[in-house]
Amino acid sequence: MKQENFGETIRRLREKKGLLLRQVAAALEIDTALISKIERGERKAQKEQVGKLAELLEVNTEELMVTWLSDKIVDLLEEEPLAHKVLKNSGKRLKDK
Amino acid sequence: MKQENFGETIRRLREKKGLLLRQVAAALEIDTALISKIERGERKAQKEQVGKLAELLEVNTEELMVTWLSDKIVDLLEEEPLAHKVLKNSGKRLKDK
DNA sequence: ATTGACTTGTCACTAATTGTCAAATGTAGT
DNA sequence: ACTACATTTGACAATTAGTGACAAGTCAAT
Repeated sequence: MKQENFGETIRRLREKKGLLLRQVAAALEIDTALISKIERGERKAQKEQVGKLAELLEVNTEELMVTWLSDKIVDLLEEEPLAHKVLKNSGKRLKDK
Repeated sequence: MKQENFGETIRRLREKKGLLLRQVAAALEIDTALISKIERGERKAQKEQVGKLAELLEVNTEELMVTWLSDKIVDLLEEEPLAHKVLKNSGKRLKDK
């Protein structure tokens, strides 16, 4: 099945909980416009905000962090024909550390 | 075997060809100090410079590009306990595009 | 002690990111 | 259509990260 990106994930979770953007924004102490942009992928959340979101949305912080980090990698590689090789190589290098 | 990072790779190739930093710097039209930092991983090369380096060092551009991109991912994930999960998730997402 | 290769620290400049605000758009309900 | 509220958009300011140059430094060989 198709994997969700970070914005889609937090939007789905927010709606499931019946929260408004304004409420999430208040909890993170940012402007409503910004969380709107984050949900639509126009801006990236900061790492600290991912933790706050996980708590607010009552999901596992690590799961959400995986999606958030994964967004960065997809950004980096989506235009790269070599993406698969890069991931393989990175995996090796991260292992033998 | 242990995987080389970008800096180690270009240093090894440069030394194999008997080139001086100053010569590589001239070819890339940058300061010698900068290429020194790139080899030691203190700075990152730009994408354009990777191409020039591959040509100068007579290696496959794509191979070098893989190492260079991989550096970025290692940077992003090396302090992350979740690295493996992130790579797996990213792989999936890059596939079903 | 001079030379040549490389390294290090600092600074200036630029580019990218993050955030806010105000205005615009969308969506129900009356 | 009018209101009220939620969300989005665009423009801009503020912050932060990246890029590169320069000058001074170390190190090894002679």
